[in-house]
Amino acid sequence: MSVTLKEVAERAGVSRSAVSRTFTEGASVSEKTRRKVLKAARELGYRPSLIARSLTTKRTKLIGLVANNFQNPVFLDVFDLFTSELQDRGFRPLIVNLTKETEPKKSVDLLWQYSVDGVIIATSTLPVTFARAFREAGIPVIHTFGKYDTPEEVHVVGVDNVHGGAMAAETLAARAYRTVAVLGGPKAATSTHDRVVGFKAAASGLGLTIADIRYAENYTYEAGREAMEPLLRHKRFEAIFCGDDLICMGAIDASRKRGLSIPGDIGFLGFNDMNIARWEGYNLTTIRQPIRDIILSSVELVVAIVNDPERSTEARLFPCSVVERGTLRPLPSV
Amino acid sequence: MSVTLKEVAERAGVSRSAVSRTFTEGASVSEKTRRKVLKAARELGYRPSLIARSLTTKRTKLIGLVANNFQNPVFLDVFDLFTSELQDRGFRPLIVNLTKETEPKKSVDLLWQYSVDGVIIATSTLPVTFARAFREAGIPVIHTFGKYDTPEEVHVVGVDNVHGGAMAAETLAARAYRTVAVLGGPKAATSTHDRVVGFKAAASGLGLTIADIRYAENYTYEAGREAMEPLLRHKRFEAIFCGDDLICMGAIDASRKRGLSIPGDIGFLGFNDMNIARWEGYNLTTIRQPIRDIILSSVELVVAIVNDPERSTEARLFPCSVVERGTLRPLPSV
DNA sequence: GATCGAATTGCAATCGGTTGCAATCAGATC
DNA sequence: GATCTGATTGCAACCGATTGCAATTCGATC
Repeated sequence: MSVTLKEVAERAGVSRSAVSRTFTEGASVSEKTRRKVLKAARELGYRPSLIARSLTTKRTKLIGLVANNFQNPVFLDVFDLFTSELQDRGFRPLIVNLTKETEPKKSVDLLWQYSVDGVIIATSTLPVTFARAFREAGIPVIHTFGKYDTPEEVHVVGVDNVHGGAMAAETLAARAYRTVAVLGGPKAATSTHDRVVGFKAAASGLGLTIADIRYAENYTYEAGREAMEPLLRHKRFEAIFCGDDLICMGAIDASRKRGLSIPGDIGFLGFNDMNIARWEGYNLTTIRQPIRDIILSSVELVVAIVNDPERSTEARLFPCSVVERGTLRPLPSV
Repeated sequence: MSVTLKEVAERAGVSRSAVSRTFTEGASVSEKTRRKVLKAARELGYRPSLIARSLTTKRTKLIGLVANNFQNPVFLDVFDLFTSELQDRGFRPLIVNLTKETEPKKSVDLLWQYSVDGVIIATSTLPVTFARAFREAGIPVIHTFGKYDTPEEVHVVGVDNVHGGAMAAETLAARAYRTVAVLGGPKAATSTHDRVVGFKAAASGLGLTIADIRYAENYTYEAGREAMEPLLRHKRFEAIFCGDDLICMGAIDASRKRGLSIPGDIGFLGFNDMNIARWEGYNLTTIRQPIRDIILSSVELVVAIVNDPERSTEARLFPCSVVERGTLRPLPSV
C-alpha cells in the first residue's frame, strides 16, 4: 500500500540508513546519496511514517489540547490560534473534549496512550488537580487560563485575574459610580473567584459599595440573563461588573427587557473583549484579556518544556486593559 | 520510563503474546492467565502504546478534522459535537487548520504521515478538489457541509442548500413580501451558490421580485454590515434573505443604524439558527440547519467507511426547517 | 489410561523507521 | 605512494507492540 523506507533504499541503491538519514535533520549524508535518495523518494511518492518514527524517537509531535468550554465564542479564537500556531511549529493538536468527562485520570490515560509530547489545558474551569495529574504522569503540561499560585506547581499562562478584577473596580470608580454589583461567572471557576476577590479588595479602597454579588451558572448568554433577573428585582446599584462578555450581554438584554436604558439607568462592564463585544447592538465597555498573547506564549512555552522537561515551572501573566465603548457613562472631564 | 509489554510479561510469568492478547478484544486467553496479566499490569501501571500498536494493525484511531472556518459561532457546536462523538467511539480528532493554507496537497501529506484512519472535511468553503485529493491518496474521506453532486464523487453529509434557498423564498412569499433582496455568504462557497440558486428558482414561481443580490466577503458580522450598506442606499425591497445568521445580524445592525425598524421597515431572514439567533436583541427568524444530525451522521459514516473503505459513495442530506421568531412580519391569518 | 479436538500458549517474524558502532572512503599532507 | 583525519556508509539491534503457526495443554470421551 504505502511506500516504505526499504523500497526507496532499494530503488536508490543505498542502505536503509542512508534513506533515513536524508530525512532527518542534521544527519550525515553526502550530497550525492542525498540526491539519489530524494530522486527515488519522489518517484515513489515516499513520505516517512511519523508513527514508526516516533516509536524510536519517543517524540510524536502531538500536543494534547484539553478543553471543556465549547460554548463560549472566545474559544473560536483560542482554537484558531492554538491549532495554527502549533501547526506552524511542526506540532499537531490532539483535542480532548472534557465537557462530559470530569475524571482527570481518563484523559491522562488517553493522552498517555498516544504518547503526546505535551499537554495544554485551556480552560479556567478546571481545578489544579487536573494539571497535576499530568505532571505526575511525567507529561509536560501547561495550564492556559489557569490560576496563578505560589509556589508554582505547574506552568501557567494567562492573566492576573485578581488584577483584572481590581481594574474593573477602578474603571467603575473613575466614572463616578458609587454603588455597584457583581455578576460573576460560574462560581467554581478559579478565574471567577480571583476576579471577584480583586474587585472587592479594590472597591473598598475606592469607596465603592458593593450592593450585591451573584454568580451565573456558566459562561453563557442564557445564564447571564437568568442570573440578572433577581438582581433587577430590587435594583440598588448604578453599574454592574460582569465576569464575562457573554454573561454581560445576557444581563444587558434582561435589563432592556425591563425597559432600562444603558448606560443611562445602569452601567455594564464586561470581561474578555470578545468579537461580539464590538457589535453595534451592545458596544460593550469591557476588560480585555490579550488572548493572542496568551496563546502564542502558551505554545512557545509548551515547545520549550517539551525540549527541556526539567525546566522549572513558571507563571506568565499578561496585563488586562480597559476597552472603552458605550455601556458605561463617560469619564468625567478633568 | 514507561512500562512495556515485556515487563508485564516477565512479572506475570507469561509470554509477551499472552499480554498482548489480554489487551486485544476477542483474542484467545484463558481466564487464569488473563487475571495474572491484569494483576501485573495494574501493579506496574501498564497501558498499551497506541503508537506501537498501530504500527502493526495499520489503524491509528485518528480522524483528521479539516476546517477553515474558525470565526463562525456555529463551529463551536461543530467542534463540540465532532470531538465528543469521535471520542465516544474510540477515535481521536486530529485538527488541521486551513485558514492560512490553501494547498490541498500539504494537508493530505500531513494527515497521511500520521496515518489517520479517515478524514472529515468540515466546511462549505472548499472546492471538491480538496476532498478528491484525499480520496486519491486512498484515505477515506467525507465532506461535511459539502456540495451534493451527481454522480457522487465523494461522501457528503449536509443539507440540500438548493432546497434551503427555496424554503427561504417560500417563507418570504408566505408572509406576503413581494420585492426582496439577497445577501449571500462568500461567493466562492458552494453553499452560498446553491442557496441563491434555490432561492431564485423558487422566487420566480412564487411571484417574488428579487431587487438586488449581493455577497458578503465572508461569514462574519462585519462582512454582513459592510455588504448591507450599498443595499440600503437605494433600498427597494421589503425583506432580505441572508445566507448566514452572523451576516444577517451585521445587516440588521447596519439597518438599525439608519433608523430602520425591524420587521416594520424591513424584514430579515437568516440561515443556520445558531445560538445567538435566539438572543433578545435580534430574535432572528431563520432557516435552521440540523447541525447535530449532520455531525452525528458524519461521525457514524466516517466510522463505517473506515471499516469498509470499498463502500460506495453516498450523500446524506438533511432537511432544513423554518424557525419563526421576530424579524419577519407574521404569517397572514387565513 | 489412551485418544481426540478444541482451546491456549509461546516462538519468532513483522510493522517502518532510528541509531551506535565499526568499516570504508575521500581528500589533504608529507 | 603512504599516512592520517574526518566524513560517509552499512550492519544490525532496537522501539513496543501484533499475529500466523506450530506446539502444548486441557477436558471430555471411550
